[in-house]
Amino acid sequence: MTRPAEKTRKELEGERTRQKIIEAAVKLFAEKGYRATSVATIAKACGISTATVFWHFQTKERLLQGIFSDMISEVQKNMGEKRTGKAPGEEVVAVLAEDEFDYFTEHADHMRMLLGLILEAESEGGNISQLLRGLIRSYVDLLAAQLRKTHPALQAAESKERAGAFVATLAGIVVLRVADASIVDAAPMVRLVRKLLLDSPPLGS
Amino acid sequence: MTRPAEKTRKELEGERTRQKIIEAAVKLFAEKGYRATSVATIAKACGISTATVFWHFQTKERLLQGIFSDMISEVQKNMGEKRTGKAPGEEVVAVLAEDEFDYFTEHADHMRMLLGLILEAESEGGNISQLLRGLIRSYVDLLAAQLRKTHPALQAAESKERAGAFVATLAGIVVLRVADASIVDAAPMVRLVRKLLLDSPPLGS
DNA sequence: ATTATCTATAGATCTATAGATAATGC
DNA sequence: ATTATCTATAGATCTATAGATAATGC
Repeated sequence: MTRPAEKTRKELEGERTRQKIIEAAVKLFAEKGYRATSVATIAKACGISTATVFWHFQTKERLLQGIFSDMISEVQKNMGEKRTGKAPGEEVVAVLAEDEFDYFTEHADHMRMLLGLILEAESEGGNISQLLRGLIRSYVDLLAAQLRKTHPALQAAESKERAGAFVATLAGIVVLRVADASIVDAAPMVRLVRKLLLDSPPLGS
Repeated sequence: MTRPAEKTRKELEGERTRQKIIEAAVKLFAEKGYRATSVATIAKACGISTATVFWHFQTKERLLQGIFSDMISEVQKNMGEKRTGKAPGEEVVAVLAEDEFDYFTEHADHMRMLLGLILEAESEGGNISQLLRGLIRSYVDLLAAQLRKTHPALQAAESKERAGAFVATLAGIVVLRVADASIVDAAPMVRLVRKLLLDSPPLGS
């Protein structure tokens, strides 16, 4: 009973629709927030009916989970490309903190949506906020570990503080850009913060 | 027809209720977001009916504006106390960036609510997001000006970048604390970031 | 028969109002 | 008469489902 690999024309049409829904939803969730965006609005943006959205994703929360799945796949694909010549683990940092900061700037919608979800998290199912929690925690830990390699004199506490502060700054830049796009030019600010928070010599306190 | 200054017992009861509503609303808006919090939830938290909340504030958005008014009054009162011996303008920075960072830590609910509103802003009336925009912009500008006084060698662009990055980090710390309270110990991290972003010598780039 | 879509609508909120009621002050 | 509260409910969403319809493949 295993399905044949061939896809019918109807199935391909469905996949295109699914993709269109995800793209419209990311944009709208980022702009207006998850709660403030109705499924009807998403459907209208795609030129389809709300019933079709529910046919593809069953519930609004599963649509959000679908967006997460796609995001994670893309980051992993991205990591595969950057992995060349890097120790395992390091590639995560490479992807998220690289000089040009591609992911950060190219996927501003994703970042903005994630931050919005964090602040709405109490109201949403705990599994989503747990996922976000885990992502942030492991990113901070990886960054702190890498910092200690770069600056062996750095104390454990200070390296964790620096890593946390760097991640906080990235998150904050996204928030400020939303509040006032003209106030923040992201790329040079990220470069500056990398120098000051990550590359400057230990304070030792 | 000017009203007598005396307040009736009923009026005092109303003022207490108004205050209770505002406190419950700040807490709930911060926890669950503005949209995710219904007026019925706020009323229940106060042990009153929804009609009473609407009698005091007419609409949900005016309740939010009432919260803003109270916040601004308190910050201004606070500034009055810190003004002693400071140039005009500097006291704003003094209040928001002082060492112990009282306002930031004592009013975590307010900060969290404001950040949530920024990310929901597109969906809400433009006046609120404009207010937030103005607050952030003037804070960054003041901080940048003060930086240039402290470090005369600092270039204008770098001082604005540093000020923006500092504000972004403060905002980001609030977001991260929401995502994972155990990841960030706010006070020492703010001290570290002050040293690295505000007090370290110019890079000159 | 399978897959994807639609229209119509049920049922659950949520904001806001109407109108009654109670306490206080004149 | 004024101020503050309540119960009940109208009207506007919003999520989700039922059931019909169209296209494709066997």
